[in-house]
Amino acid sequence: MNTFSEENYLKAIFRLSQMPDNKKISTSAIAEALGNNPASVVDMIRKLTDKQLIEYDKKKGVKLTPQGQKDAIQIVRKHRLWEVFLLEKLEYRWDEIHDIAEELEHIKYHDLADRLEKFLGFPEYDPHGDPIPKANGKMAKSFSASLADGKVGGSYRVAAVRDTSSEFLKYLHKLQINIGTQIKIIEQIAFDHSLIISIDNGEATTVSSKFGENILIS
Amino acid sequence: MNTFSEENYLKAIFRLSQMPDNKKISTSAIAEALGNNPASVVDMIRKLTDKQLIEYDKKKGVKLTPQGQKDAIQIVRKHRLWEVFLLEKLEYRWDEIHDIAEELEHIKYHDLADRLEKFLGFPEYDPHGDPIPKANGKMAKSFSASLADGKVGGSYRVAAVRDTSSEFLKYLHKLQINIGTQIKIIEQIAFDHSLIISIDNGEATTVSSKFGENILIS
DNA sequence: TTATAAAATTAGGTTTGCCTAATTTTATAA
DNA sequence: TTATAAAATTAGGCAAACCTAATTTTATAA
Repeated sequence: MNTFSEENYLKAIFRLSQMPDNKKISTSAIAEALGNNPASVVDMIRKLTDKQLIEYDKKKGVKLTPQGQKDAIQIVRKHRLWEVFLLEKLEYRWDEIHDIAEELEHIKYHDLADRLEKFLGFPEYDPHGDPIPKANGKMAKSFSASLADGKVGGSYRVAAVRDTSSEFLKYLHKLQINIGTQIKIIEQIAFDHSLIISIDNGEATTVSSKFGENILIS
Repeated sequence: MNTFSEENYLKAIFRLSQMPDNKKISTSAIAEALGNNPASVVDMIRKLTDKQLIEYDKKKGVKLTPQGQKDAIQIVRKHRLWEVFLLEKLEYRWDEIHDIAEELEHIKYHDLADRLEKFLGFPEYDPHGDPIPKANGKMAKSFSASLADGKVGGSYRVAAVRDTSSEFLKYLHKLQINIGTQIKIIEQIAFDHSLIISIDNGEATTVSSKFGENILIS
């Protein structure tokens, strides 16, 4: 059984491994993701290596072993299921659920995820558009194309968000963007790749390139 | 904000303070309740005293301060609400819910207990018959009379259980005793205070005095 | 190639929450 | 009252998971 902290590391490593850019997962990348000091990450890399949950190679960085991957996916599964619960049953807002789920995901009990999944009606995606892993670890592919990859003139459906911070979600709320919202790219500014978009055929709005990179489309 | 461990101490002290026997809450009683070493309890008594959550007097033992009481009740509230959730929504068995709720009770987020309470339809009692504290900290009185206090020939309704261990609950399950079950005391054995009872007018069964002390009646 | 910057690691330290063993205090019974 | 048992406390230690500061390794750019 893994500790709370080990689980957070596994989850962070898993998240980084799912990134489309496929960069090497370095000590500093993990430190950054968790808001910890790189020296602490070195400690934990040693620990998780001893537990055979990850493999570490100075050149290639960190990689989850099959068991590490399995453990990580179970945490992600619980996280996403709890998010559905919090939004649908307890009626929390989009921007509130992530932090609560960060705590709930660590609750360990035989069957808990399975029963929760059943109670929620076997949802496929969480409220941020991320696929929910099944009990056997299988999950639908994550959306990977971002609005920043879209073409000028193209119209896209918001399928998921990459950033789940409450700052970003509050901003989306302000712009009235949700999963399923249709966004048309009117223009891209050459200077800084800002996007001029129309939300659900509304009037033109300008958003940054960083914004565009965090909206995933289908 | 209190740590996981501090919360467990507060809860244990609260539970001991609710005991009908009104014994002094000693270092060793707390150690026993938590399965910790008395030396560890001494450490924590110091810490909680510094935080002004308890008062400690060698002679009188430990007592919760108003703030400590408030904090403890909020944990108990969450524990009992989650137990209702686990039983009613996730369909866990009576004897399984306590352990899961021990973890869930520590989840902290603004409003969480209130939303859960609303979602569950404002239950008054948890599945073990213990009253669920309201948001303001008020709660119905716990049942305190036990079957062991009953009279021979008397018939009583099971209102709550004192012991919530899975061993006890599994035993109750085997005897088909639930909240609401009617129990008649047929005879009390003078030697060791064992009870001969009839469950829902079924055939006579013998139970120990310890058993009788853990069934609360109304 | 070499200077510099960035990343990784080591060394040593802190806090939390436990522990054991030894000692002191308090209660109980002969 | 005094011996003994029980309870409480102190002293010292340990593991987990962090940290800072210093150092070493690796990458990057002039």
